[in-house]
Amino acid sequence: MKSTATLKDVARQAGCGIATVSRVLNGKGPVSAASRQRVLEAAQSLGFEFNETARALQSQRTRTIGCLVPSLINPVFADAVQALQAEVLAAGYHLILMCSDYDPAQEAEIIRMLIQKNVDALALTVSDAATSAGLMALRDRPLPHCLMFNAPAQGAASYFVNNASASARVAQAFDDEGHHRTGFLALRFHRSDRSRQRFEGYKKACRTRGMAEPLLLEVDQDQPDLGKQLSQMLRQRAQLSGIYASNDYLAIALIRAARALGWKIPQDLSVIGFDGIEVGQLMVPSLATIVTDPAAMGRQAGRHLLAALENQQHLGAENSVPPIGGLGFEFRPGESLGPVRSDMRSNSRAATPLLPLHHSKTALNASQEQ
Amino acid sequence: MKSTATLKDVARQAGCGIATVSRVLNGKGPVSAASRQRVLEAAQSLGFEFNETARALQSQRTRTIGCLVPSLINPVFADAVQALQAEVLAAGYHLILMCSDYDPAQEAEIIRMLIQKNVDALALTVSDAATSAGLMALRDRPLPHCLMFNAPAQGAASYFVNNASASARVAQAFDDEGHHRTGFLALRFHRSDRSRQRFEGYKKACRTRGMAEPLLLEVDQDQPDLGKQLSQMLRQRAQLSGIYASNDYLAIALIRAARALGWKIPQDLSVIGFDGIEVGQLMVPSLATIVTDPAAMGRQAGRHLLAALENQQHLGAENSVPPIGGLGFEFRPGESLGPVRSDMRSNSRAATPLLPLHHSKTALNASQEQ
DNA sequence: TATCAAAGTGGAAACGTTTCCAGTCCGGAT
DNA sequence: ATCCGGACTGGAAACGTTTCCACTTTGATA
Repeated sequence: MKSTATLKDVARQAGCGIATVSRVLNGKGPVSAASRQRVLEAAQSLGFEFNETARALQSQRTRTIGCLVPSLINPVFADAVQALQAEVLAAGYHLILMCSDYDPAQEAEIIRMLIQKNVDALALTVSDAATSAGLMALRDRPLPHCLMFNAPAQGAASYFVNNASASARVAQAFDDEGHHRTGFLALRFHRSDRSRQRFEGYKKACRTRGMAEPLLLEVDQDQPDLGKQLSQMLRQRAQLSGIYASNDYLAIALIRAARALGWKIPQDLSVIGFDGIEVGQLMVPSLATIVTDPAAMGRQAGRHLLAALENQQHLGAENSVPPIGGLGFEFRPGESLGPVRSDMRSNSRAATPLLPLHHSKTALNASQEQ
Repeated sequence: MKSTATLKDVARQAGCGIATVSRVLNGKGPVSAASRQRVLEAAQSLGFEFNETARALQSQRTRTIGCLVPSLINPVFADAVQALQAEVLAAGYHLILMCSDYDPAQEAEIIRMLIQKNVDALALTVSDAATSAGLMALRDRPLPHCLMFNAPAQGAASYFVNNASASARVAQAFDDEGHHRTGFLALRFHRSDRSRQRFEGYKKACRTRGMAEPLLLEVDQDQPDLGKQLSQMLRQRAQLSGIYASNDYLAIALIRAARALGWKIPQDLSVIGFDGIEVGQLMVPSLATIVTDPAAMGRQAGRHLLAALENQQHLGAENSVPPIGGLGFEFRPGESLGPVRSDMRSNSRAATPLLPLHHSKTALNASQEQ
């Protein structure tokens, strides 16, 4: 395990003290040219490499950043993690990666472990930022951290997309095509504050626009019979002309289920997704969706943490990067969204007691907000 | 940064030596009930937590495993990493994650960094296992490591799918439907030994079956104009009745490009992918593909490393988990593969000077091999 | 020639653990 | 009463660095 030479070994071989060796190899402090030469040769011949563990113990900095996401199976998180990793690596930091499986209990435990491991900073996506116990434990600690995907909470900065604004944009898109009776399809509704925020934002936007209250459609997280669940759900909810899915995978599964019932997309049902994953553009029909930039979230979270570490190093505990109000997003039109069928339009109006009296068509384009 | 109490602090508060505190908190060594009580109370009141860095320096074990994959954007690697992480976490190990971006130079540098960080073991996917410099550096070191996705090489065990067998199965599938003039579509051909092995295996199987030599179709890795590249390529290669794509994403993009030209799938072109990603089943037409189990690779790599660590601990350097010959895979039929059109059949025969004299239809079902 | 600053050097303390070892205390057996 | 072995204890030495500090050397200045 420890076949590597130590400073002491190099010092012995070079015929000097370990302090000198350290100075040479770190390039700091005064050393004579002769010493430098001998040390470098000795280090070379012994194949010396620093022991980062010892360095970390001495310097109190592990050059390691903890990263917690719910899962890597959702490409949104994978993209963010990859960008984060690349960003911090450039500054010499490594990433310790953990997945919580959307479980708040594991979340807290994992954060504890990462602290114990002496990470220099943390980038997190938690189930529910407002109530996260792990995040709370972090609040009083002088440990730089920030959130990804979650809306900012508990004093932590965050790199996220404003789910309410994005959902308002979805409502507009449906409204523009005449869809007023719509549903919101969610997979892990109670384990993801993002999903809940999307629904809340969507509900509010529908209300503002005078659309019917959207129906919340929850499915279990079992993969195998997802198609069956969706088919059954669709049969029961045939009066909906549009469905907003809480992510693109769900949207794609929904489209397939609808087609399996013989429905035509978008004639019989319009679908809008969320995330903007690549395959959405490749499939037929292409998927209308909200395009976000998860890599940007990871990258910016990385920059934030590096800046905080830098400041902590040189200045006081001053935090130079201000928390921001949400990253940009874009509505990407697609073949899965079309105009409402005339018979459904009248149907829905008739069946909508919730319709407010005036249709305030405020044309707010959410993507322009930031 | 170091607001946490140390053993010394606890010892002072409990009125005993640090050795006793260590014994209590580690649950090993003889301690009186009275001491234990006092120590536990002191630790509790001070909110003591172990400093894992110091522990690592002392014990020469970081309880950390290095993980290197080309990218997380390909869900295949994301799945494997997630499974690996879950597996090793259960044994108290953490994962340091790095991405090489398919770059052999970065690969070697990253492996060096991970070694320097004193990881206890390594799980790697390299560009080319046979020639990887990083892997070579590992060979003489007593550092447990194994490969994922790569075929075993340089004495390292590997968890992978036999690309040649899988490709033979693809050849069979095409052959069964009468496709004899086919192509192999690759994105990062020279940076991925998997891709090359798939092509070689496919070429060989085609030869064995008396099909025409498959055409190698390479596209650049630029995302934006991938569609254009594919369209152009398809127009030039209209004589091909089937294309085997080196991964599912490429297959999906290819299908879209073909449709954009007005081609019908599978009537005008049959497509088979590789990996078996989820969306392949959800889209229309569903994608015929080789289904692999990347999570299993990650999981088994994790078990392998844990076993090696266990053995290294208790016994000698004996390695209890034998390298295996490849994980199982499965051919999943899909709507993207159909019978060859009769005119293309004759066309292709006529245009195929490479056809060997006898058609040896050895019906080897690759998926049954393991 | 005497004095001094600067440059170079290495010993030693620290970082927070684990663990060896040499002690102290006890009760029970001689 | 004496001895002995076991249970318990805490001092101290590692682990491999960084860094402070006090000590040489040197060359230049007065």
